[in-house]
Amino acid sequence: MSELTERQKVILSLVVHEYVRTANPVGSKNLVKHYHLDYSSATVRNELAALTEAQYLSQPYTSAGRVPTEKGYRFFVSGLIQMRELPEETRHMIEHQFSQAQQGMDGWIKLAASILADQANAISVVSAPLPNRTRVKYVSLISITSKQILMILVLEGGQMQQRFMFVNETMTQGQLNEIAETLNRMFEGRNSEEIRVTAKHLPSMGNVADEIVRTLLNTLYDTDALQTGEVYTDGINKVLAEPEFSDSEEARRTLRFLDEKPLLQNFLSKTTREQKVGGVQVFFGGDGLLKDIANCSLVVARYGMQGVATGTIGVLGPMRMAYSKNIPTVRFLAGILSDLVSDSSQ
Amino acid sequence: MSELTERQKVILSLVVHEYVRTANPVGSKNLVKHYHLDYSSATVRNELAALTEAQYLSQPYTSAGRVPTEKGYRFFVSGLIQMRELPEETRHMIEHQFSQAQQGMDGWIKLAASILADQANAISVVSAPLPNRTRVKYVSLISITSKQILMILVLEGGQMQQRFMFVNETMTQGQLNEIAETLNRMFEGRNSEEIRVTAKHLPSMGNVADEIVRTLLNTLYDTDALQTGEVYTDGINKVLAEPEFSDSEEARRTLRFLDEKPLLQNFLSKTTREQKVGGVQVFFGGDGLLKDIANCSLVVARYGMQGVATGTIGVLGPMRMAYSKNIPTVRFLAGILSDLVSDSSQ
DNA sequence: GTTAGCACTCAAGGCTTTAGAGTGCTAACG
DNA sequence: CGTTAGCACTCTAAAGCCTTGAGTGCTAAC
Repeated sequence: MSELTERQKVILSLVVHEYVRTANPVGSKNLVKHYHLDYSSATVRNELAALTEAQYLSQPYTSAGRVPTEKGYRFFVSGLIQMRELPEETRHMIEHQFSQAQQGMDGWIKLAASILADQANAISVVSAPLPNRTRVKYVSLISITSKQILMILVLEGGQMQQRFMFVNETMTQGQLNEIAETLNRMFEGRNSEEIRVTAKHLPSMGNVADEIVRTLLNTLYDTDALQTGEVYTDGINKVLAEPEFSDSEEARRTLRFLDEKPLLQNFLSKTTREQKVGGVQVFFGGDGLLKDIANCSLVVARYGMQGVATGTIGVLGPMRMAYSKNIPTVRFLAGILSDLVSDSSQ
Repeated sequence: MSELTERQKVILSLVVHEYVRTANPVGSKNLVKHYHLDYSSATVRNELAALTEAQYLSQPYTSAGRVPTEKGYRFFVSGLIQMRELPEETRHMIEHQFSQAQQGMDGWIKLAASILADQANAISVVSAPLPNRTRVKYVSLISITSKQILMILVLEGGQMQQRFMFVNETMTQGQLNEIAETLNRMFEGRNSEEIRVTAKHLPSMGNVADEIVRTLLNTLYDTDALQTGEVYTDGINKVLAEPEFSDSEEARRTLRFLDEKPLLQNFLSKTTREQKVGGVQVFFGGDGLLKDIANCSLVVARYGMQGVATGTIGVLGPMRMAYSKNIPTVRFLAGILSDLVSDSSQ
């Protein structure tokens, strides 16, 4: 675990930069020429050998150029990286798009996914903000037919759930309004556990009302169970252009991972540990656990209001990705989404 | 345009079947051996030559096997095809999954997309059912903070829209309830045009109420503009396994098309013309218009209640797809979705 | 510590060869 | 006349071979 010299750090940075740019193993001569280094290729060769020895770089085959290893990327991102902030005009452009977008969390999330995929030229992954514990904000009951009821549940954090119910007694909209009013008085701001307890110690308000409370609770349980909400994805076609996905088998594995929503949700829910970079975290190679994305990195941040409702936004691409651009982009978009969440939920 | 003989039809069917199975150009000897034909390969060769002459088949290169042309597939699907209905148990399994699924159109659509992608081993495309003309079923106003209002709009056909509003005056939930009640009395069952006219001839009910009506109208307009609703997609990774997508450029073009929601919506909205097969339609090669999917077919059906709310469900895959299985599958799922729509909206 | 020089390695791309599947045509057969 | 066996011909895909060139490690001199 010996320290690297300054020069070695510089060279490691250059190798990462060059490899990200060209996707080809980078050699000593090339490096000297391209970056006008003031020492010779032989010197660089010695340093490369040292970096390879220390496992920051590897060679695809004997006597080829060098490629950063996972360890190399980790070191680069955690220390050497120089962020390339988004240009002012790009920021304005993005903010403008949000200001014009159809209102509502759903639309914002899709917009964020689309913008991120575009900026990073990779797959973007955005999960909806979810109340950390699901609390009821408002219940609304709507009579669809005489024996059919639509329950709309507005939860803190702006999320909504709907359920259809079939009941045995005929109910008018007026009667439903009354029930809804009662429920709102009792349940507003409560979570599933509190509601369950309250409801147990309550005299029955009639068959239908009981049925409604039962359905409401079930809906809350469902919501609680889904720890990370809906996950939106964009930019799949972008990443197929990358050489690491020209092998369609490789591409399939990555896309399979994206379709496995539970896996993805579980993975995103871990967004807290791992190294942090100004709120943005980077997972390399599926954290060693998910071999479907062993060659990919995920740059991800949590957005929203801590303790109220949070979601995640990130970009998934080959490990050879432009971290110095993607990290600021994710950070910026997470900030925008956070503002939108707190505007609409406090 | 001379008629084909019976034998030619049989042979065309076999070529399609074999090519769908193997993805390799199929030759005369192979055909005779595999299907135990009681005439010789030379005879088959003559027939193949005739079919090629008539443009039902083509040769990738001189003296290779035959491959069905678009015309060949069209003819096969419109006349020769023998449907392979879903086995009883598969149907039950699917119905069971729907009965257990989280209620609500959203969930059903995703489930249908997932099942279809799985059954067809291709990309499934499902659009949400949309009222042919958007009519209001119910308006609900919810006070989020004292100057912020959430409007929930339930439309006929089960669709929902939500909007946040910022207003200048402080409004209590009680006041909002009153306004909502008035709006429901006036607007229930009306579409945007009718509401616009009604609202114009109305005395003002106060600043906030006017603002709410304006927002409601805008929301309706937005909804009207989106002719085909949200489109869900599943099974992208499945199709990458097909040899026609091993060229990643080809795959990218197809996926690009899927990301172009407007294109896709526009295309799905054409589901009415073209050849019909028991309610299911088949588009070959993007109908000549969309060259991004020139090598793909789309098997698609409209579901829902005619004149009330309809959506589309379909499967997109290489033109070399298992039509005899996919068509019944799409038909079956469209039926299930139709039942669900009519259950929840009549 | 740095650098020039040199022999060596090895993938990538181009070229050639080979094998085999498939064709079209002709002539014979019932 | 439709069907079939036989045969010469075509053309791809796969395998093998060669060449090229970027890149290396090592050594010896600066």
